[in-house]
Amino acid sequence: MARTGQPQDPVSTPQRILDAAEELFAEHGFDGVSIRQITARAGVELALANYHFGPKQDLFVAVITRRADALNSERRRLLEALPEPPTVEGLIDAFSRPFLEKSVHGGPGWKSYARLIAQTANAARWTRDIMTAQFDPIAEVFLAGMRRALPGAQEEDLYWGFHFLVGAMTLMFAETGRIDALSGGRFRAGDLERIHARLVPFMAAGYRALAEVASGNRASRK
Amino acid sequence: MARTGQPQDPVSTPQRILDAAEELFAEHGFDGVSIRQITARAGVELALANYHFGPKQDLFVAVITRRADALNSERRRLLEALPEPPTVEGLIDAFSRPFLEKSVHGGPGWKSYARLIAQTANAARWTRDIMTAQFDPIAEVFLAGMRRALPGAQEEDLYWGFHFLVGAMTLMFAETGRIDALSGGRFRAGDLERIHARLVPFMAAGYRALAEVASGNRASRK
DNA sequence: GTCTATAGCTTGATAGAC
DNA sequence: GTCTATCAAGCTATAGAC
Repeated sequence: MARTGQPQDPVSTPQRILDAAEELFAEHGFDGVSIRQITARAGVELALANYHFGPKQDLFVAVITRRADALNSERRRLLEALPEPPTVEGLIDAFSRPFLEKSVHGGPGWKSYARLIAQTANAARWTRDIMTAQFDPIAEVFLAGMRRALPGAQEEDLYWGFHFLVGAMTLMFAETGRIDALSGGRFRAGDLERIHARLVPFMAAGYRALAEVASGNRASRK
Repeated sequence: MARTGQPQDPVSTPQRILDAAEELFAEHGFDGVSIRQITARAGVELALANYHFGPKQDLFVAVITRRADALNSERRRLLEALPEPPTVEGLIDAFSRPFLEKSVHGGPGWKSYARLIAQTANAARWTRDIMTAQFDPIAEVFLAGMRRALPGAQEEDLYWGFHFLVGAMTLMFAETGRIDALSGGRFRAGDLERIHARLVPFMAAGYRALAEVASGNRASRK
């Protein structure tokens, strides 16, 4: 498209603002960043943030929702491609792999997005409500699949198992570096493929343990 | 002690400030709360926060560290009371039960504290470094126990399993209410005992699955 | 140890020229 | 769509009287 090596409008102003906001919100949280800092990093004037996105809260919502669609449509595609009935491992992989792929190969914006999601999901604020609106529909698809994969499990087990999975995934993709420090640098948060290779069998075994206790309660006490 | 029903200095000013700061930091994050709001909720004058705790950051550190000692000494007590070698379930229970007990029976301050920990652990900020300083020593004790409980496991499995456990615990004790909404109110984040009764077997099975794969790799490929 | 008063700065948002 | 200029409000931190 571009005729010369000189880029003409490489990225639009709204996109520059979104990218800067994503990075800074991820690092400092909603209240830890000013619109001045965002527009300065984006290389645009202060007034343009409000012109394109309205108040600061609306800009935050725009940052969250921008990547949620791409993530969830990929999740839905993988979940619907599973055999019937699906396996526990297949469900967990289909639910977690899109974030893995985006984080590893999607560019630095996806790393910021993962950190932002981790902060927001664990907060007790209006920001968390945006998250549930974005991610609860795909959670229903996951839970419906798990209901068929583990027909002996109690409903309650399916939900709390999902909660454990989400908590682990959230912390994992946030790449906080806690294990780096704890292990003296032997294991690194950036090795997402290595962690994911353990996440799937770990969570699958956990889910199965809950389902087996439920089934076992009907057959034997011990 | 008090001679009449009228309480004299029911709680000291520093404690009132800590309680108010804990509740507001948990709800809005470090940058989402002003010292004015904190002192107003505590019912003391603005200047007293700085007098007793210094700058805002030092007040935040004081809030985090106040309950960490009680929590970790109880964890250490339970971990050291385990049989030798410990069981996987025993380790996970000893590590998670103190937070459960405090959150259920310790008063509302512990609920705020859990939400604050969840926010802080998932952040990528200076606040997170305070957390690791407070909680990494007890994590070493947990990991050393798991090393004896699962002698066949790889070192890397022990660390990432711990990471999954911490992520799930963090989200669980934060009581964000996500499952309440997702389940249409059938299951509630406040039922911490019910969730904990599932956390222990779930995480134990996950840990064992990682260890069995590691042992199996030496004996057979499949 | 508590209170009043305030200095010095940053904030989100917008009005109005271009 | 972009830029300059600015407003009213809120912020942390502290000085100094009591």
